[in-house]
Amino acid sequence: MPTPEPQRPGFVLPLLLLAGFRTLIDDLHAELARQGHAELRPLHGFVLQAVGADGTTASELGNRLGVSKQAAGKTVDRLVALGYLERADDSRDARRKLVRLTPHGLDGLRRSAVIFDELRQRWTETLGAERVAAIEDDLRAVTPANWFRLDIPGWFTG
Amino acid sequence: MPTPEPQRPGFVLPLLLLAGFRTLIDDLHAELARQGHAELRPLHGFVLQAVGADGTTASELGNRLGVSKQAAGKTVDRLVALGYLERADDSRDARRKLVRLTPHGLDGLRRSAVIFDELRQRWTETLGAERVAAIEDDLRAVTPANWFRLDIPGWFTG
DNA sequence: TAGGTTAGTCAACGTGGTTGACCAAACCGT
DNA sequence: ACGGTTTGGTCAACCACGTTGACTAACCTA
Repeated sequence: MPTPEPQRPGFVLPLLLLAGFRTLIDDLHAELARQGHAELRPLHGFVLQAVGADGTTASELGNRLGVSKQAAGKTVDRLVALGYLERADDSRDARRKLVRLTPHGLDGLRRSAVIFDELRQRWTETLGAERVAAIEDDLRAVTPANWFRLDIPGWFTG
Repeated sequence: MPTPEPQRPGFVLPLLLLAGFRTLIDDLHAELARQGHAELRPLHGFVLQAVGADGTTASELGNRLGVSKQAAGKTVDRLVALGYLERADDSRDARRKLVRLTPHGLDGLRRSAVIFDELRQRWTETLGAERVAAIEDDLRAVTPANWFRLDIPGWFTG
């Protein structure tokens, strides 16, 4: 029978998950900065993803990101100022203001996707494809299923 | 030969790492709240860890956390107000002010460690000890070695 | 048409971070 | 022993991101 593994302290697991996440995000934004998107902050990538190619409204964006509509509105303001998003009136509902990606925003979103693929590829070169897939599958198994509705910002600040 | 796995989009990996981390941290603080530490925010746990049983100074704390000494000082202020930390004069260097855990702070730190161990145990019940250890080992392999000097807050806000 | 719901905005505030400026204490080379 | 530099702490102003509460305008429906 195999010698029992010594007990590992529980806090290294969250630290390593955070370290892995941060490494990917930091590498992503370092490369994005090189490709002409230096002003994009980590949060902004998630926002662009949540807006999507079809656009949304500020309230719906708040829902997707799990924050208030006011917070979503302010974030949209900043990304509009940076040239990543634009607002347009909805001809069928004068209350709504559509939030859409500008060409610059779409460019940032597309580059993010490419870079993320490259970074995952780099992980498979050190770990092998099976190990990376195993990490993903295992994490899916221990993570609430509803998590993937992009429930992201604001959690750390509280 | 095995059928080649279809390419997985790169962005699910960071999302799952974040989901795993957040799940652990959220569960930790839900349990901490039940055990009388409802005011502890996610950030505070790292700060208590960084202060440690021996105490430090605000500047050194800033180094450990990777933030400015001013930011560290403000966070210490808040945790002093909450009763988790206390300041004391250094008899050998009148400039320094030692930051120490109060009994309440030490209690929170000890409970965090216990709860983290329980949470890791819960993961091994669904995944098996080998898979959890494999996640840790794999993440160590793709994460900068210097990461473990607790380089944590402020990265998301940027 | 009146009454309720929904989208957006404004204001005030809290938290966590940044830089720059400053003082007092400590250290160090002459 | 003294004078210049380094170090620790604090203050002030500011920024990013979040919250709640209050309010208006537009839409929907009984």
